[in-house]
Amino acid sequence: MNILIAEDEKQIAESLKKHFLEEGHKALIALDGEETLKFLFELQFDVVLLDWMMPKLSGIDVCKYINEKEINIPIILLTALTGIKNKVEALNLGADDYITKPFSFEELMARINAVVRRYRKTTDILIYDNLELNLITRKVESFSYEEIRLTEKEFDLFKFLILNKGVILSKDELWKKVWGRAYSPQTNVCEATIKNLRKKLEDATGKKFIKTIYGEGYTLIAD
Amino acid sequence: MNILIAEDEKQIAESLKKHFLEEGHKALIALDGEETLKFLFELQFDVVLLDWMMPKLSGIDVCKYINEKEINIPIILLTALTGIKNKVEALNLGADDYITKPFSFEELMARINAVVRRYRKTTDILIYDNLELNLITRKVESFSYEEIRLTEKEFDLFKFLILNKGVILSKDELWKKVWGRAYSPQTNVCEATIKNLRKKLEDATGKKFIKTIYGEGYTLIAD
DNA sequence: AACAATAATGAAAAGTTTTTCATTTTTCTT
DNA sequence: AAGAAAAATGAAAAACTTTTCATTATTGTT
Repeated sequence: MNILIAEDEKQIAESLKKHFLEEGHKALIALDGEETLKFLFELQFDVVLLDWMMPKLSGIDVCKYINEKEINIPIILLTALTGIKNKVEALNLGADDYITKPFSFEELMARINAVVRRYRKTTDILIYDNLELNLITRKVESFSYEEIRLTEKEFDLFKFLILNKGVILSKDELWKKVWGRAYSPQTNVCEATIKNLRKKLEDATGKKFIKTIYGEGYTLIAD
Repeated sequence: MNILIAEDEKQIAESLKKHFLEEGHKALIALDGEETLKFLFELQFDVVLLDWMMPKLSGIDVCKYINEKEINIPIILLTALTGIKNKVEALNLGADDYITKPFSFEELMARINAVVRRYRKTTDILIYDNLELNLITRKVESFSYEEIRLTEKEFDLFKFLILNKGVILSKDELWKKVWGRAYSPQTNVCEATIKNLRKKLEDATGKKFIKTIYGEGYTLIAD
């Protein structure tokens, strides 16, 4: 996971970063609101941790800005303040979650996971192995950020396979779902598309995901 | 808003329901986990408030079940327990938010709003005039259920126009968003695509939605 | 091991979409 | 009202996707 830490207290920021790195994530520190926006525009993150109090632009300002500009990223507000009035305000401003300082790293990590998982779920991102299918843009990225260019039919096919990973799908079913009409066995398109999809996936990942079950159909190996 | 209150303590449940009704929402009470699932299957809600401790099936069980069965509804867990271990567990189970008893109605309402807003924001249907764009299947239907067949570029263009309806968009911006590369004014594709989109939309609806602002760009009339 | 059925493949054909081009039409300025 | 700039258009060219076809490879059965 790629985490942006927007926090002006260097000590806290560095400590968080260290923890994240230890857990195998990437993390970048922004020391004020303006820097935060700059990074958000230029780079890609899975989540941003926003300190409530920051120089130049406050966390709240950044939060507003992110929502107005439709930057697509889940936000967790870090706040030293307590009391309902501010919690209410935070959620209403469009933050996805907030956490009150001091907090344990364990709780923060759980919230990050929850928020990211929910975000992916509701922003229509399907994850399979280290591939990410964006169901809206219909683009496929590997976690190393290379894009895999799938055609429409390949995308639909892959999506259906992922939604049913581990399940054997007959050509009949694939046909119905991907091509949307009754299957006529005199055609070969399904096999041909499988072939092309296989090639692209293997070229990109080096792995063989799609198994043939002789006489029955195909299945995507469950990861 | 239509709220399902899954809470076995009648007093709390009734009090919440009263508050919701006062604020102009609808609310239904489920007194145990099984009833909750039954209601979720049969009726439509915007959010479910799940008590952690409930007879028959606990809130956690219901939560798991909702996620496994891919029922599409945001969940707020109500919990009397405190301490990190349980918060962590709750979020990891796929709840969208949780709140610790006792809580103020104001905070609960704020959380409901936040959670529901997010869910709707990421919904996959765009409505414009009497047209419905499904961002997943990328099909456009008019409310009279005729499909309008748009090509990829036309769809992307229309979507972007809708997301910015009423706003004048320069060719530069359209180009960047729809074609995803730097604009070179020696091309004409943008105008050509606008033309084709206009034709399809007018054929289907009889209306002219896209206005030209001479020297500036295009705009979709705000409905 | 031989066969029949099923699946995989490369390459070509058919079908669509995207882009370009030349020309016409519209809009703004003077 | 005339001229220049901007936009619209139809049709053709280019690019890409989808499908078919003929052939080869693989699998399961006898």
